[in-house]
Amino acid sequence: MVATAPIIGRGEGTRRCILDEAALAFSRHGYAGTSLNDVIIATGLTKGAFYFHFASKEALALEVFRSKQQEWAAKAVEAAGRKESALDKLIEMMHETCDLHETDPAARAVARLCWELGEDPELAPQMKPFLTNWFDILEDLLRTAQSEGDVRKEVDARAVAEVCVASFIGISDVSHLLSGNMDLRQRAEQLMDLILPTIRVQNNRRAPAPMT
Amino acid sequence: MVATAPIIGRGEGTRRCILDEAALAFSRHGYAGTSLNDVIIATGLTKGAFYFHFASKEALALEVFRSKQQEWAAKAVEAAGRKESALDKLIEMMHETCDLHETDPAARAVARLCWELGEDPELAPQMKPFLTNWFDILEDLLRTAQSEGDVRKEVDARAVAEVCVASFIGISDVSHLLSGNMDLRQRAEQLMDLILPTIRVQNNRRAPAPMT
DNA sequence: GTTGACAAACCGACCGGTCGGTATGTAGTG
DNA sequence: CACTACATACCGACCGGTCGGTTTGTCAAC
Repeated sequence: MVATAPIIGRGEGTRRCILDEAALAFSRHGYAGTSLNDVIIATGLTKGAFYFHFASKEALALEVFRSKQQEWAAKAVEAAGRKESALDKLIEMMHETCDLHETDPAARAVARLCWELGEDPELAPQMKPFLTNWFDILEDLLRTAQSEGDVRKEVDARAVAEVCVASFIGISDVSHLLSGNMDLRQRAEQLMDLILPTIRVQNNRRAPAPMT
Repeated sequence: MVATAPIIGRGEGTRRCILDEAALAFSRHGYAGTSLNDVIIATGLTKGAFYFHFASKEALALEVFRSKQQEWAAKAVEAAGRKESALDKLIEMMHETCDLHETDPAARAVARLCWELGEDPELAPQMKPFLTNWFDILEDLLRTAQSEGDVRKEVDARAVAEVCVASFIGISDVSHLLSGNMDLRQRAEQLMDLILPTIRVQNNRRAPAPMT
């Protein structure tokens, strides 16, 4: 353990570069709409170099999906750590996800690849966990929030978790088309303003929407 | 106006056939993922026949988008007519949309084409009305529901309308991936169970979710 | 510390095949 | 005969993927 030195090999930087450019391209044009040449030109490399690092276009997409998903989850977990109560953690994770989508244009790649690759019956089993994992995380937070007295006991934690995730995805798509993600945060707030009053315990209930 | 006879020309059937098969293909594989050959083979026609009816792949996609959207809107309006109160109309329209997605596999083509073609700055202006029209319709219904005393006056009708449309789209995507639209109705119900209590007037408020 | 052996990283021409699109031909109908 | 409604044949560009070869870094022997 003296210092085996660079754990990052020489090609690791190149690989990351390909992954980044591919994520951007996939998020912009989708899987079918992205050609390897687009990615290769963007990286300034050549086809030979690409195929040294990845076995196929599909393998590249799967790796982009996996890595971006991990990166996303890590940020969400970190964001959750900034809050104490489970309900606050949930809201903070949503805010962090909004930030991620505004900051990183490639964040959409995860969702796009999920739908597009999910059409292939052989790949679908690898895509579904992207959703179900988020379901599980939110469900856990909601159950904890119930035990902490912030969320009503009668609430079906699983159902709410699934609705929240699905709704956020829809809102993200709409925001992307209409404003280029400029109003994602606002739309997410509006969603929470509609859902939170229903699941919160009675005390500090507030008006659902500020403006007329 | 005596009887110009068959309003449907000879080629109209062929045109419809192409449109139907294209809608199916686009809904399954997206715009970039669908080749004209796929559509042509599915129709049993040839390239010459196709290019007699449509100027390009893009023109085909735009026409599929337009016609499916119209068909969808017509069914929704019809569904709304079956109910008296504005709030019931809104809910009925949502149910009708669920039916449409379960019945017609090509219904998804509208949404997919909207996102994919919307990436093109030149086509985006034609895609956005698909969303904003629905926003307008729901907003009107919500305002009417407010005047009918079913929805609280403080509610921001526009914001709720936009959240509802966006959330439904997300739910539709999730349902498609996880169950092939088998549980779309259930997910839509769960969404409404979360949103309705927040916007409804106080009296007949009910528990948001039935199960534990 | 130079050298030689080897592997990792990268190049770019090239493959068969498919893409969207076009040019031309022709059978049926008013 | 003119025109609609198709079919046939074909085009250049581009697709994902392969391949032989070159460069660059690593390390052991001397």
